[in-house]
Order: sequence, then C-alpha cells, then structure tokens
Amino acid sequence: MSEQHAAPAAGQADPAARSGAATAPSASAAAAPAMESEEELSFIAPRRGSAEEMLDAHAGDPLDPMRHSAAHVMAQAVLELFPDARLGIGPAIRDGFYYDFELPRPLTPDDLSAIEERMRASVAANQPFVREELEPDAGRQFFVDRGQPYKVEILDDLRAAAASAGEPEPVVSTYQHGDFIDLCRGPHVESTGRIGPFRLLSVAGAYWRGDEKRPMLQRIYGTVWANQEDLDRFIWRREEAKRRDHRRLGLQLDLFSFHDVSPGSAFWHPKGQRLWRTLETAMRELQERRGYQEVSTPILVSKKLWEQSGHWSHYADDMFKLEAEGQTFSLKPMNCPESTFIYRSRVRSYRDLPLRLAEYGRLHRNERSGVLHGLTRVRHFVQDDAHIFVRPDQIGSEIEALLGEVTESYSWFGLEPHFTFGTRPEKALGDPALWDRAETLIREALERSGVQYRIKPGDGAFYAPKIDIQIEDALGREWQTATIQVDLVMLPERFDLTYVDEEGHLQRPIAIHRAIYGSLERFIGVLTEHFAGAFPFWCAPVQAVVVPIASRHNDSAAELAALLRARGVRVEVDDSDSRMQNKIRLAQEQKVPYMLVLGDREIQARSVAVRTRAGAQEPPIGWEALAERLAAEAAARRP
RNA sequence: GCCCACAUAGCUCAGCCGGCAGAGCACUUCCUUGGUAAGGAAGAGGUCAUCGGUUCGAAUCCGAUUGUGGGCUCCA
Repeated sequence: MSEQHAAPAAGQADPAARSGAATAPSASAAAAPAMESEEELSFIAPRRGSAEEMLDAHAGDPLDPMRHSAAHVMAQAVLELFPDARLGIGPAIRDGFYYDFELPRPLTPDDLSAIEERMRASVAANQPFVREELEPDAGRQFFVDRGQPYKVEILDDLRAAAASAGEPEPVVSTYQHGDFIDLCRGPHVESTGRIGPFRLLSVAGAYWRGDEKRPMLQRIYGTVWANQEDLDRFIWRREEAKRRDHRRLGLQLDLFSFHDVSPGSAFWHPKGQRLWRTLETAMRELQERRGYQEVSTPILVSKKLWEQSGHWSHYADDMFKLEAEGQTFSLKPMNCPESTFIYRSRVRSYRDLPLRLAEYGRLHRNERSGVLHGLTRVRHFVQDDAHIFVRPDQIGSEIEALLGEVTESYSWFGLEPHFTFGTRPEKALGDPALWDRAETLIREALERSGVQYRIKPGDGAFYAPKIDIQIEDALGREWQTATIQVDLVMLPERFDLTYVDEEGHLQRPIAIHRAIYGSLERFIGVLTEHFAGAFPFWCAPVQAVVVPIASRHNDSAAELAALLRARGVRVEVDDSDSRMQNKIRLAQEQKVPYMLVLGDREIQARSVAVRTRAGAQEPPIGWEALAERLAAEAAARRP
C-alpha cells in the first residue's frame, strides 16, 4: 500500500457484512428502506448457535423414508399414551427425525422411555404401511373428525397453494400402520419392521411453524439408523462432540469463563487471551503484508449515525442503547458505517484505491437471552473486519486477493475453506446492470483462483453479492466463519462516497466488506472443538512445559525456560513438589505440545528430553538446538 | 423473548419421603527427590444462585428473579 492517501469520503457499510462472523446468517442490512423489516432482522439475529446446523440443510438421504416412518411410529406411541394429543409435523431430518405434539402436560424423561418401549413393540409387530388417497374434502373432514387442527391447517394451506398456482386440487394421501393414520406425502418403508435401531434423544419446545406467535408445541427428537453399528457411531459422535465442547474445554484449559454479571460476554483468562493475541498477531502480519491499514473507531455512537445508515428503524431493538446529556447513543453492533467517516476525512483520488481499512472492532448486539450459547452466540464479540474501497475495475483482482487471504490464513489451521457464491436476491437494491457486472467479476475471480465453490442463486445480500466461507471441522461439522461482500450501494451511496478519477471527475467507489476469522470469539470456539483443545504449536497458549525431575533440577529448568522465552516460546516450568509422572499428566491434560524433561543426565549435557503430547519420546536435544527448532516451528504456522 | 430442564466447595458431582452440608480432583502445609499420564499425610474451603412463601424445622416443598443447558418453519 503505498501511496494511498487518504481522502475524504463517506461511507458506511452494511451491517450484514460483518455478520459472517458471529452471526452468520444473512446479511442484510439495515439500511434498505424498502426492505421488509422482518427480513432485515434476520441478519441481525442469526438463527442458530452453530452454523453447522444452518448450513446443512437436509438434502435427501436414502434413510429418509425409514426416518420418517420412525416418526410415524413415535406419533402412534404418543397417541397411545395421550389420546388427546394433537399432531404437528414429523419429518425426517439429518441423522434422524422429530415430531411435534400438543400435549396436555410437559413430557418427562420417563415418558420418553415409555414412548420408546411402545415404539419397539410396534416395530416388533412389523405392521405394514398402507397408503390411501382421499378426495380433498373427505380428507379434510377426516382430520376434522379426528380432532387434528394442525393437520387440517396443513391441508388447507396445500389446497390454497395449489389454487394460487393454478394447479388442480391436490390429492390427499394418508399412511396407516396399525391403527395409526397420518396425513403424509410419503414415502415410507414397507412395514415398521424395516425400521432400524433407534433412540429418542430429547424433548424441546418448538413453535408451530416456527412462528413465535403460534402455539408452542413439544418436539421429540429421535435418531434411527440402518444398523446398530451406524447408531453406535452416531452416539459416539455426539459424545465426542460433548467432550470437545468449547465451553467445557474453555474451563478445563483455563481459557475463558462466563459470569452472571455480563451474560453472553466472555471473560478471557490469561491463556485464552494469549491464544487470542496470537491469532490476532498472525492476522495483523498478513494484513500488513497485503496492504491493509488498521483503524479503530468508537464503540459508543450516537443514534444519528444509525438513522443515517438506516439501521435505526429496524435494528434499534437489537442494539444496546444509552442516554447521556439528552442524546441517545448505542454500542456499535457493526463497524461499517464508521469506516466511511475515515474514508471521507479527505478527498480521495483514484490513486488511493484500493483503500483497505482493517478494524478489530468490539461489537455488542442485544441478542435475546434464549439464544446465547458459549462463544458461538454472544452479545459482545470482536470481529476482524475490513472495509476495502475500490474502483469498479479493481473488484476482480481484489476479490482474488481476498480469496488468497482466506486460503492462506485457514491453512495455518489445516482448514480447507469452502466458498459459496450468493447472487442477486429477488429484492435487491441498485442497478441490475451493476449487479450483473459485479457478479461476473466475482465469478471470474473465483474461477481464476481455482477454488472450489458452489453457487446459491438469490442468496446474496440485498445490496451486495457475497461469498460466504465455511469450514468443516474434525467431526465433519460445517461452520460459517468468513464472508466477503461486494457492496455496490449501501456504503457508497448512502454515505455518498466519492473519489476523483483521472480526469478530475467524481466517481463512486465500491466497498467490499470482509471478515476472515469472522468473530474471534466464535472462531476460537470452533478451533477449540476442531482440535479438541490441542491447538497447533504455533498458537497453543502454552507451547511447552519444563519438567524438572527433582527439585535440585529447578534452577536449570528456570534457566532453560528463560532461554526459550527469549526466543519467543511460551513456556512454563512445573517446579511443584509433584513427581515427574504427575507433572507430565497435568501437562497432557492441558494439551501442552511439548514436555521438556530435565534430570541429571540432561543437565550435565545441557540437553533436554522431549516428550510430545502425542506420547512420543524423542532423544535428548541440546538447549540451543531446541530453541532453534521451536522458533522455526512457531514461525511456520503449521496446523 | 418463548417451552422444558438444571443451579450444592475453584472443578466434577453425591445428598431418598424436610431433621447438624459430603466425596474425588484442585488448593495450603509437611513428608517424599521420584525417569515419561496420579507417592503419602494433615489442613483449609460452602449465605446449598438470589428473593419470598409453607413448616417447629427447608439444600430438599411452593412461587418469583437471575444465570446456564436442550430447542424454537430440514414445512403432510
């Protein structure tokens, strides 16, 4: 970045941009006056704690008929226990199924085992599934008679949908097994005996049709597999996920904690902060190298800013607000609008662009209490945000560079990014021709970069086509982390950003919003689960523990530690009274990459015996050689 | 926010049908100076989340509050 001067400019950005991070979902920003408020809110309040669930939309599994059949069998069992139960829906889902019920009382764990028992009886009876088709009116009457208003509603909706699409009345199909009949499109397995090993997992509240204004039903989740081995593997995966849960590991590894006094905001302990700083330092190094300039903008901002950006009308409830001297302020939930003030602080020339402004902004969002979840769904988080202001002719090369940045930084963790290109949605702001051009440039950049990507038509933000980045962790779960959004209108137009072109005319720049880690909080949560707490050497909070065998070795241990520290190694000495075995055990539990054992033999040779956390024992190595090796390993940033 | 569950020592958890608050780990002290995942002994540590109610008596029963956890349109 060289001769960029800064310039005046304007700008603001959109909220959604940063959404990739902590919040993942949609992006939309607030500013779109024409948008419907619900839609806008969606980006604000990401739907789920873990993106994995969101991203893995259920996509047709050969086990689906069996899973859906299991849901029927479960509904049958529930009806036997609660004859007045009203049935919601009971689809097959990823790894299993659920069914929603309206019941006279809350279900208990005992109920679940009773239901399971009846299900087993049904499976043992091997009752065939029988399909029947009814005239719509007859079908409707059937469910009215059975006291199943939700089924009637579904039927009515189907008929209404068909009518409005100009299609003929839909045929109503039911499936029966035993004495249980359900409205159902099918298909099913031939008989209940074909249902594999299953287990009921949990009960949860679920709004009818996901609408908080509709009744709250009770949802029972279950899982079912083709054979016992698959079921066992699934159960193992769940348990492994629990073992890797970043909330548990965060405590065990002394990284962070949460406290009543600030729900949804982590307290970072020294080790967690060390990890954090290491990640941030690596990203800063990359950004320096790639021509970014770091900025910092206020956390407390007048509501005037959000009124100008358009966020206030739709987003106000999701911001923390406060009053001072008669003015209303809020804690910023996103960085973008403020970056435009820096852009506009002077006149910008075409020579200034691309202007890459990075900011580790501390953001606050007033997430509803019920959705908070460890580090993945928080009220306070830091985003490795950047706003890049470019000329239209620079979009392609800039996108290409960004894809390279994502690939490079994720390689530090051995993570392979997956790219999803979201194109123009139905409701989009801005000139369609500009959209087409931007999309073409993005597609070309994706092609040139040679990365694998998929296209999600209509999934762009309403003001910008975007590239979302997902990663798959060690358990095969997908997480959304990074996002790149090409903002054609939001920041540039609402904040009237300009630059002077070669001929002295004012032109409109394009703003690219991007976050690579996304939210540092969330990213650390994902890394913790991915590595099960055993972070790669380069970013491990404690990289090595020196283990003196007896107390007479403590002085040498301190000397070795000082030598390593001087080379930038994060090292601790365990000079407690414990036996060596115990010291090693504790270091293993803390997932420290290297244990450096020092006894008489080593000290005499000014060497040290290295044990890795994988359990390997290496031959003694000289202190200097070890320092060289560790410094080189840290610099390499390998997973 | 809503439904359900949970909240006991720093951590993990016992504590039945109300009757003097427990264990392991961690911590402190002492003994032990030991070669690759737990050496031994003693000690300290709790307003049983908070507030209120029932009761002779509440960690225990009831209610509220706060926090945490599982979820909240993969549409018959």
